[in-house]
Amino acid sequence: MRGRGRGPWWQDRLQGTGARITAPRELIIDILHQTDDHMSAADVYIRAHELNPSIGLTTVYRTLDMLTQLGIVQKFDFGDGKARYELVNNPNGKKHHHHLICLRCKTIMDYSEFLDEELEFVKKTAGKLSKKYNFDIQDHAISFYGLCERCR
Amino acid sequence: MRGRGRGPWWQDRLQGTGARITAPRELIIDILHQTDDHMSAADVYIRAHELNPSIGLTTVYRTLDMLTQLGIVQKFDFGDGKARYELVNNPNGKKHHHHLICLRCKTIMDYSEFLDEELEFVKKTAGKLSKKYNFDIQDHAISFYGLCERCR
DNA sequence: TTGATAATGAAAATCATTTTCAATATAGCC
DNA sequence: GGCTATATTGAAAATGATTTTCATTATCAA
Repeated sequence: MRGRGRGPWWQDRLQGTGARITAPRELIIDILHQTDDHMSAADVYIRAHELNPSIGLTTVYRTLDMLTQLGIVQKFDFGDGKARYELVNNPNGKKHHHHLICLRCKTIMDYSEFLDEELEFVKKTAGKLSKKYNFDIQDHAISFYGLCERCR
Repeated sequence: MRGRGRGPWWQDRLQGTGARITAPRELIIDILHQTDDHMSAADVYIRAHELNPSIGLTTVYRTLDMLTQLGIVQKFDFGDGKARYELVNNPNGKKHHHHLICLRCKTIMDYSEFLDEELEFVKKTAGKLSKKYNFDIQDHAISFYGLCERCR
């Protein structure tokens, strides 16, 4: 462990902002840690509620929001009307990846292969865009849409 | 003009599916044609209503949906809770482009430069993904997130 | 012109997300 | 370990986008 070394890696991040370590927050981060899914707030709530029925949906939304602000979680919109959340790249988290989205069954798959080509392309393009539009580029997302194995 | 040559390019596309050409549909397509904005359904409704107050919001949603199904319009989700619509690449429409999204003011900018590098990268990556995941890739989206000129 | 039926608009219903607010829990301090 | 200021919580209500329902209207092939 790093930082103040008092608890899991993310606790230092929270405390650094004056935020408190609470049971709901621990639970929600745990849940995100234990899945590879692209969970909606409702998904997280259902799982959280199984483990601790006193947790409210409001808290789930608030926590996911806070974690997103802190950069611990990334929020995605795949076009089905609900936001999805994933732990961001970090010592214990998932690595950089993008998505394959099935237009028919709406399944979302991660892929993290071929990132070398991507890096090259992104670096080149981001640099040019940044210069041309005076835009401070901090992140990017690449999604491929089509039909998955079962739907094609 | 092409096809049955009776009216604007898109009318053939509609009629091909048995759909009827109606005043609201003409108006909504016109509105999308006349803007470079990334309009939400409400935006389209407001403009449509100015031009023809008898049009209802429901019809706007239904029409945008239908046009999306037909591939005449593309629907985007930039994460601010409302979907946005754009005419797709076509003889009279905009050309292939991607987006720069400001994390602070939520402004969305199009860019269509540097597509040669993109094409190369996308073709290579889509090919590999398609093979590896047995996924029939039909489209892709690339977005860069950061701070725009005014917000940085 | 007409008739079958696709399309429309208003209102109600749904669904995700946010706000409000009184009750509760945390962390720094003694 | 107890105490207190205040961050956090959960329930319920509010909001905002989108969808559904249904009776009325408009399109277009015959």
